[in-house]
Amino acid sequence: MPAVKSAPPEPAPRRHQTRQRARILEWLRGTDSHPTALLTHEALVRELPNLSLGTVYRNLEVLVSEGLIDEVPSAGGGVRYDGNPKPHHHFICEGCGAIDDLHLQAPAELARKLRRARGRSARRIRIDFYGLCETCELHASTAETAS
Amino acid sequence: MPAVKSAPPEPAPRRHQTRQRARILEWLRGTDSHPTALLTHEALVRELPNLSLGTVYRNLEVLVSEGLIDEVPSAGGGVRYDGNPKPHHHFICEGCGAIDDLHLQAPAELARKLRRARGRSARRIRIDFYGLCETCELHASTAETAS
DNA sequence: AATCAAATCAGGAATAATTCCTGAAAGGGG
DNA sequence: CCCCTTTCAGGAATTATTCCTGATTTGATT
Repeated sequence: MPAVKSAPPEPAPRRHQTRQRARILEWLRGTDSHPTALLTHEALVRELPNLSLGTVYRNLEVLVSEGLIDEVPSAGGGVRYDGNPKPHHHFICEGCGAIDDLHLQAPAELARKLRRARGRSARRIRIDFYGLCETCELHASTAETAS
Repeated sequence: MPAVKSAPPEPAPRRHQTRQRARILEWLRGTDSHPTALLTHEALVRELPNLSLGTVYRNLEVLVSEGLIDEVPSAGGGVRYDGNPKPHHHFICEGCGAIDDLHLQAPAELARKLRRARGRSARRIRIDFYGLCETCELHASTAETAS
């Protein structure tokens, strides 16, 4: 039997690995949209026919608390989820609401400015760029000339 | 875009000035919290006893579309409102959820980075700093030493 | 493999947040 | 003042999210 296993260095709360949770995480990682809980459920209910919406909500919450996914507050108030927990930023189209990942780094200048203004340091900086995506910009200009 | 400004494209849709809308705007400007629609209603229903929640929602929406106030997507999904429509940024406490205004300017570098990464320009940049406010930082450290 | 306790599940009811609808009342121009 | 439009209150309807319950699954242990 196992020899001396003095101290399990894992204070991580023992969680069961379940099919539902695993698939939710996997699917989130495989999409680059930023779905709501409802969209996540709709996408998975086909292969897990009795996946319940409550289960989706509960597991998204668990995954967020484990730092495996990210919660992104979105315009209009709904919560969306992001399968990529590494810090990154977003371009949000004001026309169609699409959210695009932007893998750029926040300038160190920002942290300095915060410290100067408030004497606080930030554990995380989130930058949202608002504008029109290519498609919506085209629509807007054609609508303009049409009026 | 035509150079001749033949017709005023947006004659600023004539809006009635109503007591309810005026008070909602005035109250929002006078507070530095970032209240939800519900909180706004609760604060004003005392002096306007038959102000309805629906009216608050409708007027907040109107004020946002007029650019007089700002909609702030907040963690947890609720929409909050900000009486200061001038671009500014926020420090959000991860402990208590408080939202503090930060009147600092986004570095021009950010717009350049966006253009380089996506070829898009942003009509607006929103920066959220996440961390612990002074109070919550104290609580956290005392809790830590107590364990 | 059989057993057991804890975690998780599905499903639905309950709650919260927001929008929509209706008829009544108030603003504003003439 | 009169007419037309906008806004109003109130409540019903819709949507988003959380909570509850008893059944099922998981991982560990025999």
